[in-house]
Amino acid sequence: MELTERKKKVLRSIVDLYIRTAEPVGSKAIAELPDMNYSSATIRNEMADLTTLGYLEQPHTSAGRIPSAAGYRLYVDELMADYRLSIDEAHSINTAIEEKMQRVDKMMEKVAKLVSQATDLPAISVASRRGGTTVKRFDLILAGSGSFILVLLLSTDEVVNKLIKLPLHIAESDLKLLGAVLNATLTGLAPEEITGELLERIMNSAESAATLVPVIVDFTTETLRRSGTTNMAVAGQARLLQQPEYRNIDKAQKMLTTLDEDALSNLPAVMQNANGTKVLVGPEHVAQELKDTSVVMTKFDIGDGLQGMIGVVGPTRMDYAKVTARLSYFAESLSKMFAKPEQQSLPEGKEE
Amino acid sequence: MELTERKKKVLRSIVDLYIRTAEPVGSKAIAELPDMNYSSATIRNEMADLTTLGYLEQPHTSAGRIPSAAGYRLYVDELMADYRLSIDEAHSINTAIEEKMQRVDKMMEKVAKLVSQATDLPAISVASRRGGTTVKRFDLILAGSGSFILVLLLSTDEVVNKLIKLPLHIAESDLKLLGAVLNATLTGLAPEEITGELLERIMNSAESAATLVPVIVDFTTETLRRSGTTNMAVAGQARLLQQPEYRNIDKAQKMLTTLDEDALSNLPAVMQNANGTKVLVGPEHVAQELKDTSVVMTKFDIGDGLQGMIGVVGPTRMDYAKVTARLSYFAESLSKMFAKPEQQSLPEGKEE
DNA sequence: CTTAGCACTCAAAGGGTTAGAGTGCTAAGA
DNA sequence: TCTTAGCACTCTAACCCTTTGAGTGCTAAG
Repeated sequence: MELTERKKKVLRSIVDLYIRTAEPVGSKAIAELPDMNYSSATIRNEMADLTTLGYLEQPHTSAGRIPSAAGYRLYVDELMADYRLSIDEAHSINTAIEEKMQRVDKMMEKVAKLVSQATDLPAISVASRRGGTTVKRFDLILAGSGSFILVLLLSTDEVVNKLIKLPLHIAESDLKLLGAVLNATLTGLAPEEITGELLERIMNSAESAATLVPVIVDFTTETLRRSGTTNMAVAGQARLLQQPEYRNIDKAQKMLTTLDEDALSNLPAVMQNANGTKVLVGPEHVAQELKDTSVVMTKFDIGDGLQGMIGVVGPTRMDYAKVTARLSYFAESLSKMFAKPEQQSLPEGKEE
Repeated sequence: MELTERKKKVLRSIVDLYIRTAEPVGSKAIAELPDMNYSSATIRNEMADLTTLGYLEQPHTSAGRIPSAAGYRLYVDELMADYRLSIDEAHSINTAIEEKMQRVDKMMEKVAKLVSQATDLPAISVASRRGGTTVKRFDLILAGSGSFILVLLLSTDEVVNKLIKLPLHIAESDLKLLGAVLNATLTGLAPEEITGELLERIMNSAESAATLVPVIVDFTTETLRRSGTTNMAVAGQARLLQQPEYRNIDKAQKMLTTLDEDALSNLPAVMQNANGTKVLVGPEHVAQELKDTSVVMTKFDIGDGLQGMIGVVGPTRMDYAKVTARLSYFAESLSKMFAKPEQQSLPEGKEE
C-alpha cells in the first residue's frame, strides 16, 4: 500500500488536530475540516489504512486515532507546515535576548528561562567546550603583604582569577619572577601535561615558590578541567504540568526528576554532528525515561570555543511547527548576538 | 479553658501521626498509642476541646482531625521532640558538604541540591551581600595590541575581571597611567557615586582614555550592582510531587511555578533579624501562594561579607523535627567549612 | 473524671445503567 | 472504481444509587 497524497493530507490533519486538542481524533472531525472534501466514511477508510501502515494508533475500539511515533516522525520530516513567526513573536524574542548577559553559566540560566517562556515548555540550555582549554598567560598581582591575585587568560579568551591569601610575606620581585617562569613553562599545556616533574623545576625558581606553586597549580588545573565541563541549565519545569499528558502525577514526577538530574546531559552528543534543528520523537530516545516525550533542539554558536545548545522537552504531541520555529529563531538570534562581541562589553551602548 | 498537659500530649500525638500518615487522625488511633492510657472516648473529649481552642480542624463531620496552623505553631514552638541526627545522617551530610565548591553561584546550586537530598523536599539556597560593595583596586593588564584585561579587587575580596577588546591600538604606558588614575579616583566608591563629572576628569588623563573609560566604568558599575544582588538557587522541585498534598496537579503547578519564579526571594528578609532556624507555617506567610505550605529556613555564614540562607519548602504537614534538625546541622557544617578558607583554595590538601 | 455504648453523619468505594462518540462494513450511487 | 450514506456494534466516561465503615457527639453508668 502506498502513501497517497490524500493519505498524507489526512495524516497531517490528524496530527495537527491532535496537537491542538490532546484528544484522539475521529473521522468526523477530520471530514468537517474546511478543505477536506470527503465524507467521514472515506476518511474512515483512509484512517484504517494509515493504522495498518503504522502511522496511527487506536487507544481502544471506539476511540479516535492518535499518531504513532512513526506518524510523528513523518509529520516532522515531511508534512508539518512551516510556522512563520508573527512580528510580535519575533519581537518579543528579540527584546528578551537583547537583555545583556554576563557570565556563561548565568547566561545559560537566562537562555533556558527565555526559551521556556517562548515555548511554554520546560527548556534546557547547554554550553560546552569544543576543544581542550589551556592557559595562554599567567599574571600575578600583589594585593597586600600576604595576598596576591592570580589571573589566568585561557585559550578561550576567558579570564579566570583567584585571590590567594597565605600566611607569609610575599615579595613583589618574587611574584614577577615566578610569573615569568610560569608563563615560560606552563602556557599551552593541557592539565594532564602538568606533571610533578615540571612542578619541581618551577619550585626552585624563586624564594617563596615552594609555597606558592602548589596553590597556583592546583587552581590552574582545576580551572582547566572545569572549563572543559559542560554547563547546563534547566528552566520552566512547572510548565510541564500544564500539558494534559502530565496530569498524571507519577508520570510528571518521573519526568521532572529526569530533568532535575542530568539525564539530559547526553543530549548535546546527539547534536554533535547534526545541524539545524533536530527533533527526537518519544521512542527514538536513548534514555528510557523519555519514552513518551519528545525533545526539540538546536545548536548555536557562543564563540570563544563554546558550543551552545538549546532544547525543549514536551509530550510527543507537542506543537512541533511552532516549537521548531521559535527554537530556530532563538538560536539564530543568539548566534548573531555573540558574533558582535562589543555588545557584551558595553552594556547599554548609548550612554551619554 | 486551659491547655492541660494531657491536651498537649494529645495534640503532639495527633501532629506526629498526621505528619507520618497525611491522613486525618481519629480518636481511636490516638487511644491505641503505646503510652496513651485513656480510652478513645476520653481522647474524643480532649479532641473536641482542642478543636474549639483552635488547634485542630475537622475536614468534615465524620473524619478525624488535622492540625490547624495554630496547632502546627504550638507544635513547632513547644511540643516537637528533638530530632537527633543519627550518625549515618550526620555522616552523609558531612561528606556531601566536603566536596569542594567553587564560585558562589555554583555553590548555591550545589548546596540547594544537597539540602533537597537531605530532606527529600524542594530546597532553596540564597547568598546575599550584607553591605554595599566597592572597588578596592583596579588593574589593567595588556593582553595584545587591541585588548587588555580589567581586574577588579572588590571590597569583599572577590576578584572580577573582563577581557576587553577594542578596535584600536593601546599603549602599555597609557594603561599604566589610566590604572593609576582609576585607583586614585574611583576606589571605595559606591556605583551611584560614580558621576559623569568624575568620568570627564578621568577621560582627560591619558591618550586613549576617552575610548577606554566608558567601557571600564560600565563594567565596574554593573559589577558592583550585581554584586549587591542576591544569588539564589532552587533544587529538587520534583520532590514536591511525592507529597500527597501535591498530588493535585493544579496545586502542584501553582507551587512549582512559585518556586520557579522568584516569589521566594523575599524570604531572606524574614531571616534578617532572626537567628537560628525559623519555621513559617502556612498562613503566616506573606505570599498568598504559600498558604498551605511551610518553609523552614536557617542562616549560615559564608564569609567575605556574604550571608547564606538555606531553606526547605513543603506541605504544612512536614516532619518539622527532622527537617529542622537536618537544616540546622547543615547550616552549622557550612559555616564551619567557610571558616577555614584554605580548604577552598587548596582543593585536595594532601597532595604529594 | 473516665469510659462503654449507641445513634448519627458523611466521604469514599462499589455497582449498574446510560449516553454518545467512534468504528467497520455493506450496499447504493457517481 | 471510487465515494458515501446508513447501520449495527463496541466501549469508555459519566452518572446515579447504594453500601460501607470510620469517626463523631452524647448519654449514662462505673
